[in-house]
This record gives sequence, C-alpha cells and structure tokens, in this order.
Amino acid sequence: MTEADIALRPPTVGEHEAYCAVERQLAILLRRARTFSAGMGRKVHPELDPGAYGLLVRIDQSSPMRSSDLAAYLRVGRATISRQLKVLEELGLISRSPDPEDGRAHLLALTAEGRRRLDDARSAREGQLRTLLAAWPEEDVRLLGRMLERFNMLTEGMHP
Amino acid sequence: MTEADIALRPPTVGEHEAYCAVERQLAILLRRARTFSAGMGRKVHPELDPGAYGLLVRIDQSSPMRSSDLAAYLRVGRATISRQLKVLEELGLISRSPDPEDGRAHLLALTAEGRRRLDDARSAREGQLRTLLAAWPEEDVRLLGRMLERFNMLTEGMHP
DNA sequence: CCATTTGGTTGCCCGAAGCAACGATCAGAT
DNA sequence: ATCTGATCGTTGCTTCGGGCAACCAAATGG
Repeated sequence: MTEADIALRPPTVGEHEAYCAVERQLAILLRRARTFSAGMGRKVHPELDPGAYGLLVRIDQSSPMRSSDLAAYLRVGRATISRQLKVLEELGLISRSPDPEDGRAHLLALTAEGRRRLDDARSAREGQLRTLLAAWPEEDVRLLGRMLERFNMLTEGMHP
Repeated sequence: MTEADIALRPPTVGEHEAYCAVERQLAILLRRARTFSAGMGRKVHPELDPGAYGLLVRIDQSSPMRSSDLAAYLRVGRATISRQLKVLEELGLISRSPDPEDGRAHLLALTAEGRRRLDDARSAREGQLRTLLAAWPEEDVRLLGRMLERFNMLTEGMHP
C-alpha cells in the first residue's frame, strides 16, 4: 500500500483522534507563530530583525549557497529573500560574491561579524527556551526536538 | 531548586544539544509558518481566510466568550481581533450578542453556518495532514500531538 | 458624583510576502 | 554560431496581519 493509499483509506477512530489533536495543536502554534518568534527575536538583538535569524542559520549550515536555494528551503519567493539579504549585506552580516561557475548566481556566506551575531542570538534564544522548558526533563526536550525535526523533514519535498 | 534556578544553572553538554535542536527546528517551523498555514487554508475554503480558522476553533470550544479573551489566548492585540471578528460576522459565521452581565462586552458564538464551515475546514485540514503524515505509525502521530500540546501549554501563562 | 479602569472600535503605520515585469546569463536546438 | 527558452536575481506594486494610539461606552470605586 502506497502512502497515497494510506491517505485515502478512511481513518479509524483512533487515527482520527490522533490527527485531530495534531491539527489542533499545530493550528494554535502557527497562529501564535508571529508573536512568539517576534518575542524571541526582539529581546535578542534589536537590530537583527526576527525573520533574519532563520536566514543566517541556514546560510551558516549550508554555505556557500545561492539565494534561490534559500528561498526554496524556506518556502518563500525569491523576491522576499532578495530583499532580506540586501538588508543583511548592508549590516555586514553576510557576503554575496559572484558564483564563478554561473554568472547569474551569487554565493552567500556569513561574515565574521555575522557569525558572531548569529552565535549571540542563538545562545540568547537557547536561554529563553531553557526558561520556557525549565520544568521538562532533558529526555522530553530531546524528544520534542526529534519530533519537530521529523515533522519538518516531511515538508522538505514540497515545491509550490 | 526552582524553575528559575534551573534556567540559570549552566547547561550540561547534553542539555545544550537538546535545547539547541529544539531551537533550530522551531526556528524552521516558525519561519515556514506563514506559507504552511496559508497552504493549509487556501485549499480548504477560499472565502475563509487562513487566519480566521484559528479564531473559529477557539470560539467553538470556549463559547460563549468575549473578544478580549480571544485576543489574550492568541497573544494579539484587541484591535486585530476586532477587525477579524467583523469580517467573520459579515460572513455570517459568528454572532456577537451583547453580554447581559456587562454592557461593554459582546459574547461570541458560532452560527450554524459557522459550525458547518468550521467542520468542513477541519476535516479538509485533517486530510492534508493525513497525506503529510501518511508514512508515520499512528503512535508517532499521537506522540507529536501530545508534545505540541505540552509545548503550547507552556506559553499559556504569558500576557504581554 | 466624579475619577479611574476596562471592553471594544477605528485610523494610521509598518513589516513580510506574493505577483509581475525586467535585465542578465546560461543551455539546448537548429 | 545564433536563436530560443529557461533560470537567477532585483524592483515596483499590492495585500494582509498586526501594533500603537486615540477614542467612546460602560463599569467600578472613592
């Protein structure tokens, strides 16, 4: 039975409850997403706007990369990425050098300053997360991380 | 040791990795949140804008309620809620009746049409989720739901 | 009876994202 | 070798969600 078939087969009662719970909790989380990530970002570095953080993380772990790869990874248009990268370059956090193998593309990389700011932001966010998750045993924190990672992987192969 | 103390105590290497993983995956999910929830919402009911769904869910499970409660629950200002509720009322999905116990407040409730649309949207979203999670055993789906619920509960007690 | 607080609405602004159009470049077919 | 189509990135325009501040109406407390 293929995955598509599984999706078409009518759900059992237990499955229905399980999916419904995920759907409900995901709706809450995504609805609060703006406020939440704004709150994480604002306290960290005022000049580093909340959205920029996600870009720096990805550039850090996959540089050198092109901006269209970044757009695909974050599921947003190239226009959005282009504008945000311009700001980051003006702040001196990233560098855009022409791709030697493709005259159209630019290669992105963190500058030394960019890496420093990213590390600062990351540890500050980790601190906020530690405060939030203070009551959880380490094993549960690890489990949450794994489940989120698995879920995020599911949305990897989507191209709008 | 209080929770605040735990948050202040320097993390062990294992804790650091665990928090770092959550932080990274959460950043990805929140960065994709707009596109993702837009994708969930667009296919469901074109006239029912993505943001409205979260409101209807909450009104459904806690009606009758006041709009400021809704704002607090979703961590957004009363202004935002007010505007979105106006649209929902014009579409005939909710009713705003004056609170008999407080002349300033309005009580929110789903209309019959609102409930019908909500059920449609919910089952459509559940279907999309089933497609996405088709490869997961039911037990993992259930676990994801529980972990998200626990995480969301942590952010309950926050009022900006 | 007046002052302060609270619930809700509206005006104005901002940031993020999509769409469309454009210039530049690459790649494949003739 | 050139022409055609596809791709990379940028910019202008628009939309939408949300915050802030001002405001009104109603409640609460002295």
